[in-house]
Amino acid sequence: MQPRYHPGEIEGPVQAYWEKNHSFEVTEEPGREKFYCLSMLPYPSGHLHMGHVRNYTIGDVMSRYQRMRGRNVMQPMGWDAFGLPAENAAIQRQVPPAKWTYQNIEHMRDQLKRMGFGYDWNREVTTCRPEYYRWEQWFFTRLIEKGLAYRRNALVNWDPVDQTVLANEQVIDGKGWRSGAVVERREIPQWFIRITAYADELLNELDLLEGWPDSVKTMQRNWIGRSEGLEIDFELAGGSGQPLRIFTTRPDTLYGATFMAVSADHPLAQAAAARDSSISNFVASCHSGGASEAELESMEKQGMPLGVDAINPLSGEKIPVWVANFVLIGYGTGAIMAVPAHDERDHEFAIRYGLPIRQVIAPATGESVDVQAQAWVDKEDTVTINSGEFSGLDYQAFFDRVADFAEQRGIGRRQVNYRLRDWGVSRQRYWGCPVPVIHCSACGAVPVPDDQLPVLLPEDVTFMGVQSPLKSLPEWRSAQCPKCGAMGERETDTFDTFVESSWYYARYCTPGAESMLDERANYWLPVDHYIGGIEHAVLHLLYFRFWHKLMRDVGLVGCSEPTVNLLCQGMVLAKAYYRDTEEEGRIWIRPDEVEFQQDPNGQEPMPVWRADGRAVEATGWTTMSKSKNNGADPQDLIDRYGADTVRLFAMFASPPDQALEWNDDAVAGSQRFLRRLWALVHRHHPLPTAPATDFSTADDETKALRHQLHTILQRIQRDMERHQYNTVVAACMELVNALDRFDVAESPQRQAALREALDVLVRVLAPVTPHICHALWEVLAMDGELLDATWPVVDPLALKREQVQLVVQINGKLRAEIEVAADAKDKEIQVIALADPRVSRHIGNAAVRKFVIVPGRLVNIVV
RNA sequence: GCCAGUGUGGCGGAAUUGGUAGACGCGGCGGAUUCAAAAUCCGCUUCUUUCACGAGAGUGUGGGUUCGAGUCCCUCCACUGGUACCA
Repeated sequence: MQPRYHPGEIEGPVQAYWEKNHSFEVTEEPGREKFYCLSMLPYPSGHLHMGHVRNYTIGDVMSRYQRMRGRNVMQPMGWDAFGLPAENAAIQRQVPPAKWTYQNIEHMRDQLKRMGFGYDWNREVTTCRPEYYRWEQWFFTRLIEKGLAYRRNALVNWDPVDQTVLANEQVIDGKGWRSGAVVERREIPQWFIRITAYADELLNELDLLEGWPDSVKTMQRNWIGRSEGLEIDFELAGGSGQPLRIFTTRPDTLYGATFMAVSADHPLAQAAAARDSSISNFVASCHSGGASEAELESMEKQGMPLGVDAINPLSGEKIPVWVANFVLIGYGTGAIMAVPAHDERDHEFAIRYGLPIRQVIAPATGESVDVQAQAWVDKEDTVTINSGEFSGLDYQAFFDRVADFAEQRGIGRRQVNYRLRDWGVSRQRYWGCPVPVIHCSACGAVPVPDDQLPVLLPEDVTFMGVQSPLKSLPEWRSAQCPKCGAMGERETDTFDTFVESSWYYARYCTPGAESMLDERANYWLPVDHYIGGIEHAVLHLLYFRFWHKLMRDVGLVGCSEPTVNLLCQGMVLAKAYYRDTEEEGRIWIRPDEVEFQQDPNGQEPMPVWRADGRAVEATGWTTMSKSKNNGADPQDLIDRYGADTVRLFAMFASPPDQALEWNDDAVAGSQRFLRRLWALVHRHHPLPTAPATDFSTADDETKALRHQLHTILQRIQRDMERHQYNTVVAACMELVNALDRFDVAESPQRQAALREALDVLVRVLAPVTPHICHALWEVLAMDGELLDATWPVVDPLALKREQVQLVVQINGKLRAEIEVAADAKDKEIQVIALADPRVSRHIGNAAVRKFVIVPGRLVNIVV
């Protein structure tokens, strides 16, 4: 054995050993308990980043641990290979998206192997390969047949200069990122999948997901946003035209409606715009800017009266109809009733335009509230006022009376609404899975028949500009209508990449299947543990649950939910530095090119660019990204320290579910620990393997060491189960510290205890740092394969103590420590505590009022 | 704007889930080893006060519950993620 730790000489051979022995290739073993450990598949951006390293180390630690616990562990990996960055790379570097993507995959696969992750590569999925996406196309045509996929108009960001649809990310301050032109909100035809048909199931089954974090379940509940309300018609004054239909969750505020507001795209607004140029200017202005919710919700609320009145169906009062920029045609009915007294947004609008604010709800307690100053939005313990014959009711009573009233008269009905909208899956982009549809002038949108699938995406294309190349391939676009045989047009939209990532986990179970899935899926599914970033809490994880239910309803899978347990890791953050320049706009400077100058006035240290010594701006902690030039490259660290050090540090730096603020300096400390571990084993490895030693006659120091070993093991066991790997590593460090100080002398019992401790240490560290542990396992001449070694068990005898330390508090303040027999009675503890001089000094003459004893922990004396 | 989360020494974090705040590591300081350096090893390291023993304060802010609060409740502040076309 080498006296020093050389990761570079260990890790390659250990990885070669795993490869040669097919160590991570698994198959179904019906009699054996399986464990399917899934990490979110990466987008192949070109290089592994710290977020990947963290995510995949967590998964690998979990997988290796479960294997040591005897389970048949499957851990697959693949590539979320379609998406926008490949198109950007194509435009910038004149390289086809396919070529760029496949190169990136090759490089990143090598990086993953270099990290020593135990993946079964026979199951690899690459979503841009036809053998994968053809089944997605097949499945989509089933959804069309079932009426679960359909086409309608929807809002997009339109760049009027580049003549293209922009992603929300590409809209910066309401302008296109390339052209700089003011973006327009435009409606175009798009494909949708009817997720709202599953809204109740998606909502209710959250309650069954005990292995999911509460935060994620809450976010999904709020996202689905089920609300019970009332749809009701407001007639227009003058009796002309359709009544205005609105949806409200607060019918109890109906008497407080002082105006109506409609979307700029509402027929009423369109009609008014046609006869009034100032209204048409306003309507036009409502179409500028991005379509994202954050943008729509945070913009200044503006509106104009349309010169039309509506009639309140309860009070008969005439109230004006306005057009407002915050009402959207795609949500609900595109019209609202506004109750400024009891809705914050309406209140803000009423104040701005001097519209009346009328209180119709009051606290049931009789307290008064000032609705002129601020909207009062409470729904519980309220009573209606100023509401004619409906006054004096609480929320539910009012709701029921008004709903009955409206239903009897046929002017409205009870209605359940969801915030959740149907899933728009169309993208006007090239690098995605083609939507398998042919448009025929006679038959409409016709699904491509199974025997003509897959609709192949041409991979050898050149990007002329920002437009999808599919639009400029006439021979690809023209196709025969499967129904009538006439010439039609292929759909040029491709799928949202969330479609691919909604079912990849199932395909991992059935490599090579000549159908979408086969019966093997039901051995592995559901996933036992899914690990990925918290940023996917709603969208991906909701589509993932939804698609699983769609597959269940086609009979492809047996269970209802795709994963039993979910671990959402926090983001990996770094500081970023930039400078705004005249010529190039904002330039981002790599953190390692920034140094800090002490300000002579004793202010905060100032960041400066080493290249020119001039000041730069610093952001706070932010996600690592290519665009901000602040990603710590794991490759540098792997080259310098080896995979085990990087894995160890990634686990040690913070608990998996918390954000990790990256700091390169601390990595060296993890390497130091592995060097100490190596040196420790080197010092002791000639020790004989001691078979079952009786420690009952051991000396005190040996007993103390074993007590420490087994309490540490107990903590490690607990923390492994709750996935708190940072404290697992800390506990291992504590153990190494203790073993370093322990003198084995010539005592066989001491040697046996140390041997026992080394054995435990190598086993518990194996999931985190598998390479060094593989090597140490051989050095210690242990039996069998470390990968399948059993997880160590706590010896309850070693945990037994005769004496325990208790802390003594007086009025909650720590004053002394006492030692008592482990089984001491409360009375005895009282006597010992009061006898302590530090205790009596603090009590003085005061009378003891109360004695609180927490067994094995503390005594609190209240005086 | 809305939803969710986080806030503890110079830094990353720990705290048996209401019971000794600061485990473990980084950095720093002091020492050993060395011709010297690297590496390694030992000690100290929340703040204030004290020669010392000790005493006091302290977990973003302000309040509350409790014998006892980093942990539970309310208020406010700051930061992070998501916000439906980034993935």
